[in-house]
Amino acid sequence: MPDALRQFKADFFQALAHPTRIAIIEQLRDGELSAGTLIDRLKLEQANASQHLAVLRAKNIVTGRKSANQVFYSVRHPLIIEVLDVMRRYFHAHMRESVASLKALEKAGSGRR
Amino acid sequence: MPDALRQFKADFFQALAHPTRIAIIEQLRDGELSAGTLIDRLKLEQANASQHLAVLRAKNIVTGRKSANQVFYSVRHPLIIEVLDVMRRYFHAHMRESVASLKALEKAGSGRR
DNA sequence: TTCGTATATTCTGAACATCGAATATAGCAC
DNA sequence: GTGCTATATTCGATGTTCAGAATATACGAA
Repeated sequence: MPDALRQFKADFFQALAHPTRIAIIEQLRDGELSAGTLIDRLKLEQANASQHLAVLRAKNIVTGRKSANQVFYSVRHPLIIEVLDVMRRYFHAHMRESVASLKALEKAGSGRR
Repeated sequence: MPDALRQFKADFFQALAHPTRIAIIEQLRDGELSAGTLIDRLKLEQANASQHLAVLRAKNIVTGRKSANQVFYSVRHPLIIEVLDVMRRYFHAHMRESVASLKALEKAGSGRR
């Protein structure tokens, strides 16, 4: 794989590598929302929200549509939502694994005493 | 969504947010490889490779199987490969978009002169 | 035990990310 | 124009990530 492609992917992951930005994208899953609505729903500082939105904009993950003095944000491509969906499945699989190994530990512990 | 889940996702993305770590995972797509093989194929510094592998291990993205004095790494869950596959599709879609907007610019430019 | 190979860890300095506070800009109403 | 609301940007402090150098550990062979 060319290095540029790896860098592109890394940049994309970097842009998603923050709980607030993930929360923003999941809020936008069902359609556009104004910056103000995002701030209210996620209980963010105004400046902080704007910074995170700037990161998402810079990586073309999100676009802003200006209307009067509001800006309505939306996710630019459905595949971004799909990435998060796969992540959700991965999280569940990961949880199942963790629970399974905890149970195995319990069993080993009770057998040993 | 609970905050723990968002943090989990963010941590996962953070772990993938480096070109070298993406390269490592793509090398492991078809099965396990020793640390040394990864170092050779990706032309990495030994210490640097080990640090990146440590990051991937810490997030349970990769496991190491020790055999004699080598360590064979493999991706812990197929869904991780799937995330990268969706990313690849996203990348292609993104490229198409960029090419399209470049063409639009050219057209506008030639029309204007 | 000592040697050699494979891998991991620790340290240091540079680069980058994050936050909140303050400030700036843009658009509408008056 | 002034004032108000929504959003963006800049600044400074603090923390995190990175690469490479040096060092440490684990293992098998002799």
